Amino acid sequence: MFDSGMVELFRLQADICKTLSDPNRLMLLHELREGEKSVSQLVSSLELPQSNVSRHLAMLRERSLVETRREGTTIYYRLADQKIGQACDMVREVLQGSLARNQALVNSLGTVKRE
Amino acid sequence: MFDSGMVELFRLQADICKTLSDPNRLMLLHELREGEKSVSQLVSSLELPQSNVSRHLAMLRERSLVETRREGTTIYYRLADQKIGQACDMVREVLQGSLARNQALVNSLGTVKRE
DNA sequence: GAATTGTATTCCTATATGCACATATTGTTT
DNA sequence: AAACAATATGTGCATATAGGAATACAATTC
Repeated sequence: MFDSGMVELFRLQADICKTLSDPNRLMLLHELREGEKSVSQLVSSLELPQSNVSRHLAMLRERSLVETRREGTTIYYRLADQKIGQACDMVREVLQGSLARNQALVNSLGTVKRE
Repeated sequence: MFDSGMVELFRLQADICKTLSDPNRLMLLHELREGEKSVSQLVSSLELPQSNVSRHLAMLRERSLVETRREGTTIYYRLADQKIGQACDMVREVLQGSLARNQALVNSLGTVKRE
């Protein structure tokens, strides 16, 4: 049902999702939606060790989700594509739906208990 | 810069992305966009061991991305939310942009070689 | 060219993930 | 209740991932 080309596409799509599947990377992307920022700016925003931030940025770079610009010793990161923010927003909406359904479940359990 | 509530939200968002970060699960969701399907239908579409498919479906269930309906012994799965498909589409678009940028990079490298 | 600043990488460890195989559970049929 | 069909779960293994600490690299300044 899925030829090998399709499977390869899904593999790449999964790879993008995997890159988005870490809270710290999502926070980095969130910060970058406001505009380009240097590594040290991101370090102080996220309050994480610099090596940690740098590695996450490297992953985002390797997947071409962010691009860089050097100015002296400091390196500025920016989103490579507006759509990345939109994709994150869509995932947020999925999350809201998911949470709402879970909440509904919790409520119905509560109702049962009271009976 | 990020209070603990924000961090928790990003954690949950990352969790949704993680759920989407496996090619087999993406294929399952792709199939389900056409409408509800039984586990055995999905097994033959994906050509994977049944236990494997079942496990992936369980992950999708736990995150409230899919819902089920039982009819006799067979269980039908469906997307819990239209937005899930849209989120996948957005990720696809991000992927296309990413691939395009990589392709441009490859081309420019090729150009350099010929010089 | 040594010191300094900003950034990237390496090494190590703990934890998580996907898979195959076998087995368990649930519902149906006779 | 036994046999069967559809689905789910347990186990063990191989691999992947994130994190901290230390170190390396690059560009600037003195």
